[in-house]
Amino acid sequence: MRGRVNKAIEDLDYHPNVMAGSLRSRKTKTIGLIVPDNSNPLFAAISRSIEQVSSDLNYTVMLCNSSYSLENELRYINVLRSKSVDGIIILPTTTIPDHLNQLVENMLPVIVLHHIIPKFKTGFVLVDNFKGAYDAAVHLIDLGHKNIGYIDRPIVLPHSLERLNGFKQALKDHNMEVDDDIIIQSNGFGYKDGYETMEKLLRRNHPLTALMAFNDITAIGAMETITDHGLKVPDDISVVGFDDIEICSFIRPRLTTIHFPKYKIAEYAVKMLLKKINNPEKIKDFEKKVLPLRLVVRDSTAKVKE
Amino acid sequence: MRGRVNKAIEDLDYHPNVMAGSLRSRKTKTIGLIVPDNSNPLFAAISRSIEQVSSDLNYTVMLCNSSYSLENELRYINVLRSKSVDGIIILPTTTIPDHLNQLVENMLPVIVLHHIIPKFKTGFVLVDNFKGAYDAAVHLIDLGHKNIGYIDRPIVLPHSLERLNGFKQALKDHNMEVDDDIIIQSNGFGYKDGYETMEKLLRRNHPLTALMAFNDITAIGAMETITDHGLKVPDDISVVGFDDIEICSFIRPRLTTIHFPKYKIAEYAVKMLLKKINNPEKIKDFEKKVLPLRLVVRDSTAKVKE
DNA sequence: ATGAAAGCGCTAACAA
DNA sequence: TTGTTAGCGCTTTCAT
Repeated sequence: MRGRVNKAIEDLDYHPNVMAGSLRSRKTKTIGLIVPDNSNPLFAAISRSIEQVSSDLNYTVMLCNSSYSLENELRYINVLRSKSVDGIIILPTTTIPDHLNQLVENMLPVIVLHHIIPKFKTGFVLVDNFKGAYDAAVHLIDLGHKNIGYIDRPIVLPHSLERLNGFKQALKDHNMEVDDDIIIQSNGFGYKDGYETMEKLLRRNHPLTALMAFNDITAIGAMETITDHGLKVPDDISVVGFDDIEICSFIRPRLTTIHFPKYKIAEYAVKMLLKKINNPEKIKDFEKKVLPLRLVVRDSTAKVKE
Repeated sequence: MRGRVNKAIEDLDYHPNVMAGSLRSRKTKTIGLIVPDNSNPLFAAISRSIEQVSSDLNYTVMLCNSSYSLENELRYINVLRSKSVDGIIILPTTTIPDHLNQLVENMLPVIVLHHIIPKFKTGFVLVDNFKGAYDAAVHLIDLGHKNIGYIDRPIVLPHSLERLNGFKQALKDHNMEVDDDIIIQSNGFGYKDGYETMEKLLRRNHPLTALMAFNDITAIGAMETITDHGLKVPDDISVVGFDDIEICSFIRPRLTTIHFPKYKIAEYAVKMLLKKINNPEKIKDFEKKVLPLRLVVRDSTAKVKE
């Protein structure tokens, strides 16, 4: 019998209409992914991994770029909901939890990736930003640096604040003063913004011997500024980035940075989401996975000049 | 009346189930996008643009990474078809046209992006690879280079062959000999592969003064090899890439390359696809758009040393 | 213009 | 195990 049906399927080149089934079963085997900007190398790597893991588990991914705008984020959430995705993984642009909590209330599983949203109630997968930045700062301190600049995220959010706090705590733990005047916010998220922000920082004329940035893109931009000012990395100024995007090992000097586990975070996020999708009673359960980070020392950091 | 309905929509927080509508109307307002690897900066930028343009026109994008495998490509095509996407945009991994033509025969619109598939019958959007490479080579020739190496794509496909041919033609047009021994294929698609391939090329001991690569990633990898061999770019060896990925302006020396119009190609692709979606009688029409490329001279190329 | 009815192609629930 | 039936929530079509 089974055999005869299979034969008929073959003969008629029958392809089931998944949508019709989904309408009935209320499962689409599709998840929504909202990132700020897929052309950012970190997010590109994360998107790729999420798609990979999802596909291995028989899910398809709808990709959305919020362009760092809450308005777009809300629009996309509505689109994804109306297209009946089984769940959403989001790297949000604000700390506003309401619309996300509302989705969860409506029994649509949501996992927040990478970001920290204080009042969001269910699934988080993120990295230990504090510890990562702490380790990076200690690395610089161990190299003898006493004047370490810091370029922060344009719009401060908890995850970048954690990084900044890790940096500050490392200084404090080593009896160093935190000089707020060599902490500066970037103008934006591109390489160019890192470049321009570093110019601004250099104009403040601090005796900087090292720099940390909230991500690699900014650090790389800043490194070019340093070079353009006739200074050398790491001889005059050491630089540490954050995230370990692929290019870090292929620029010179190779960038010392904090390795961010892109595939692993994707894996945890998708699996946490699927757990909620497959166990609706767990949709509202609080769950939080924090992945460790690891300092990767390359060539952009060196002992401070005497 | 209209007003009363709208009020009820508000009051009941009514959200239409798009899927149910799609089942009936046979339109999902969703398109499939298949790229080899979304973490490649060129593809990441293209994906981002395609999503942007699609979203502006009220379409959602399902993202798939074929990982340069035909098998995956076929699997994804089936998934997309079973999920009833309205059309597919694909950067294929082979020149096999059959499965794509079959989709078109089954009235599913397909646009082939960036690649050239000789026997594919309907929509193409690509760039003028021949002219781009030709211009790049002429730039080097004008700078006095007579020994120009070339790193080709790992698996040669028509679009990379066009680039190679443009390079060769430029040499011929300037009465220079094409030495096949300084043309080499990369081992893979990453920075690292460019690095390793350049090492292999240098070991051949040609008096290279310039290098072209089939893309920026490879060129950047090769540039690091040159540096690691104690040589300088562009003083000892000039380097030209292809695609103008964002990082090109933020490495030192800034990479001279051929600018690839990522947003524009996405725009043409999505609009060509939508034209077919909205005019089913045009699904099988042949259409081909070739976008011009433009040389961007930066700091990785200089006059040959005397 | 408005209303009624059919049906898209499945899955789930129930019956035999 | 196998067969039957209802209905998911819309759009389309046809009647009013």
